[in-house]
Amino acid sequence: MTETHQTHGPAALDVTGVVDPSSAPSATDQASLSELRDIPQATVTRLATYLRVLGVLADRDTTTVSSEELAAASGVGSAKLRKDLSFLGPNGVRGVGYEVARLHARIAGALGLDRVHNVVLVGVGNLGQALARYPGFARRGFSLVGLFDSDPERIGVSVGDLVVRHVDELEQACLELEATLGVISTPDEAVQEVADRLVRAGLRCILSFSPTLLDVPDNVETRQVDLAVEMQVLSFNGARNIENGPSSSASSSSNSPSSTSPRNGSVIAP
Amino acid sequence: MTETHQTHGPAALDVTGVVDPSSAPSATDQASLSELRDIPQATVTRLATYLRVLGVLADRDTTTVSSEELAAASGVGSAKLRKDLSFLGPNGVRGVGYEVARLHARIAGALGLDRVHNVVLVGVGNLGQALARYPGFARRGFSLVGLFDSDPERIGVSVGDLVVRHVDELEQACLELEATLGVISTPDEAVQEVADRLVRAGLRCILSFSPTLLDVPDNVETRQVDLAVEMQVLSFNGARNIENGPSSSASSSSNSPSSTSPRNGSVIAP
DNA sequence: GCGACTTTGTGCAGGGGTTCACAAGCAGTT
DNA sequence: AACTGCTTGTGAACCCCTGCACAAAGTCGC
Repeated sequence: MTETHQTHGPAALDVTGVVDPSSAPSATDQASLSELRDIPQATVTRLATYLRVLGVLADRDTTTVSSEELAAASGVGSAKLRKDLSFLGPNGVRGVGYEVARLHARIAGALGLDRVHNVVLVGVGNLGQALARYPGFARRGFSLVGLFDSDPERIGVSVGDLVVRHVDELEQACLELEATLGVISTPDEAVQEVADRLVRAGLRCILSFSPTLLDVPDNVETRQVDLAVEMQVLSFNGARNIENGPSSSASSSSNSPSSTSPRNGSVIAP
Repeated sequence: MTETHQTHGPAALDVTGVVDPSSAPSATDQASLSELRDIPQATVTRLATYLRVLGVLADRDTTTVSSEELAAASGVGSAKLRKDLSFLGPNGVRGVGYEVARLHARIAGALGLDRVHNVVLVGVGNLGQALARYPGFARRGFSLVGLFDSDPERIGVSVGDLVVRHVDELEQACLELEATLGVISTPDEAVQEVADRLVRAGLRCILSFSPTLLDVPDNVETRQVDLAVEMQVLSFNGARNIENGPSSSASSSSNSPSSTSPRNGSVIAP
């Protein structure tokens, strides 16, 4: 159902015609710019999770969802979810729940995902190729626009629908492609140099898969994924669980086979 | 007190004679079993980072390191590092610093990494192959012992020095291979079924690269890496940094708060 | 129109984690 | 031997986050 009330939606339906046409900051955009500083870090991470779950719900034409359901599908407590959402202002209707499409748009706007981000990837080895073919990027607001490597054997090779270019073209290409986010999946030795190039090209967000620490200016945000660290923490927590004994642990399992299924039996079950 | 021998290997090649071969509860192992419940979650994650940095330092024959140096190389504050280490008991010498080899062994013991963990990987697609060839696993205490997939075209293919087996053999093979950790890099639809199999095989640690939430018993520890979430959080933090203005950004990245070292101390700079 | 039910949004208490600042302790020097 | 300089380990305040419990606000049935 696409019935549009006179809600303060985007500038799509202009009846007055007097509205400034070009920039026209919509309500969501305006709010995101003014509020994003107040959102706690832990909440931001979970908002991204809620966004994914809401996307799945939207694909199933689910129109509304309660905090209890959404929380269970996201693996968190319902109170925490409501508090997280409260940082974005009122989003739901009491007694009913949240409108899936509206909440999805609200979170996406707050996270700056209402516009697509162009991503360049440097280092097209095993991991880089896997990332380049990963379908989740395009589905979640990111568009891969450039692949780069320094190995002559890889230059010119097609991966997905892109052709690998030499890393010397990186700075120039970032400007042309209007890239806003860089992913580094090179060997450890080359990571810092690639990061320097990305910074020189004006990129302010860098995701690295190398465990080495990046040295970048303060206004550049970095994030690294270290697979070995993940496994080490996992292994330790597993040992702790066993030590603790499986007596009472409030794990985050979404299993709720209660008979209360008026509309939807399983909320998220791909 | 285990004195510092000059052996590089983890254990098992000492000539000291009478050592219980099976469990050999050294001081480190004993301590880890009694203390691991008290270590905060955030500290555990950072301990894994310290361990990696210490490994690099050891490769360079660095014998001692101060908390300031190790903290800078790890991207944290020195006070936080000292508090983290304090959960393992006294580890350093006042006025001098930490002995690299000794601290490395201490952390590895506390994290349960003094013995190698056997890992099975399910889903040998693009990402799975990249993981299978990732050299960081073996270097950091994990041994990949089995690859599995359901695609008939992939069965029998060699990846690295392993041969892909059918996922139907998973439960049996996990027991034979004495696997303790499972990695899932299958498409989203198959993740839950694979997780169920791993649980039936007795695995208690599962690392998933799918964004879907796993439903597992309480005594099974799971951890998931969602690349899109990482990028979304990164993008948001970048926008927040810009909004904040580059004047006074107390970012959560590797920015050293003290004004003494504008550059990286080059302790770790490959 | 009104009462009952459902669900959101939030104030508040409690815990966990971070940071500061300093006492405690060791090495080298006088 | 005592002093100086340096570094670890830690007590304590502070801040962020979490979870509970409940009022506010809407819908449904009559």
